[in-house]
Amino acid sequence: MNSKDRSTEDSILQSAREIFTRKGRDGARMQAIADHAGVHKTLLHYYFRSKEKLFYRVVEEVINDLISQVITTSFSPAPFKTFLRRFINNHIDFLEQHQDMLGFLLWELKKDPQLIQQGILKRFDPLGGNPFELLSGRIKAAVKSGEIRPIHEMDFIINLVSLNVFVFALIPVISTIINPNENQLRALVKSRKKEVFRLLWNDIAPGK
Amino acid sequence: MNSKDRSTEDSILQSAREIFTRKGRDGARMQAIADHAGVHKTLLHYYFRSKEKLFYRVVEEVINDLISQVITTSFSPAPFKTFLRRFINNHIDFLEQHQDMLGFLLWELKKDPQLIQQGILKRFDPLGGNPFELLSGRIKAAVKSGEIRPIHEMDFIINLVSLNVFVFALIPVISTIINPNENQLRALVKSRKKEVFRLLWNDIAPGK
DNA sequence: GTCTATAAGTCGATAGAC
DNA sequence: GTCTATCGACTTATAGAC
Repeated sequence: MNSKDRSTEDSILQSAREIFTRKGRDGARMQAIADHAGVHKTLLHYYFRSKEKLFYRVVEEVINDLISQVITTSFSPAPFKTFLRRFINNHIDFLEQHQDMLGFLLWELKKDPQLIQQGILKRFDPLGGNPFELLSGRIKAAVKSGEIRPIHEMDFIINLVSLNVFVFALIPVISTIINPNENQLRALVKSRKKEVFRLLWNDIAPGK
Repeated sequence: MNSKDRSTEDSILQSAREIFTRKGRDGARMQAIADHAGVHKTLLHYYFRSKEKLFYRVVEEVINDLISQVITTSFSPAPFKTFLRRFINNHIDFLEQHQDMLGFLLWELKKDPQLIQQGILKRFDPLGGNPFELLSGRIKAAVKSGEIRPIHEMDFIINLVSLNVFVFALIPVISTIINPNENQLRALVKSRKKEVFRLLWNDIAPGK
């Protein structure tokens, strides 16, 4: 396998990722992926055999990227307050740069929940647990050390993820209602970082 | 148009709604809708002319239901604290009973933001403004009367909607990670009502 | 590895009988 | 109004030449 192969295969995969996340599993066309990659449609089958297998590869990559993002942030040894601020900033930045990923993944996982096993389960062990357990452990430790008040980890994690993520799902709706320009949208996303941190930290700060 | 027509047309529309919200615009099949309604596929074209027109009708209905829900709750003349608790309870109940609607709508609106005009804009005027403006007005009034501390309405509304809604988008993910049974899921949803209200009210209660 | 040509199947849509 | 039959377009996938 020479460098030409690798780059062709890679550009197909990258194009597949873009088309699939934009159009969805059913709306994506092999022809559109081939056109986007600038290669002949037959090469998609040559490298990935079928649309189904190519789709699974894309899902695997997308989930893996999301998890890596969570993991990387979660391992930070900083105080919980710093960790929380960093976690929120990183996630919102990441989602802003990959706006299509989120809606795509939520939709495809709702249609076929089994799909999550495509990319997620095989990656838990080398990382020392699933992302939920890692975050949960981080929170428990912060409670024990008195950095935050005692809380239910599950509630807190759902609050955190909801507040971080959902604004991106709302953007199409918000855009139609208040019709913001590019700068206003960026400002909105930026202000969300402060607001989410403020709300959550106020809730869990010790000695309240 | 006799009663038979109406019931056939209605049962097609209801089936279309179920199939479209479950499979999406691209994944839905006219044959599947016909089978679900127990009628011949040709009748779908007889009553709705094309898949596109049927899809638009479904989107219109779904958006209309969501807005009615928001409007109905928003017009409650109760104190803001009561209003907020009721709003959260109603919305979470509504979403629990229509789990497919949310993911479907977010996905289709992301693919085609123009779509929102299909069901939403024509319904603003008779209701005295769009849902955002109605909610916003309710919040401003509560600030003015001293029921809550001064807040940015936009931040609060995004927090509220995010916390209410996103747990339903997360359920497929949560289910794969912690594998809950039916009762645990219902308990999770129920506990969200209390948690969301607690978090938000603590944040906006006056005199803090 | 990459292209041409085409198979095989699916799906939306309509004409026409009743 | 409802059904039978069928058309035509589209899409995935593969066989085979180079």
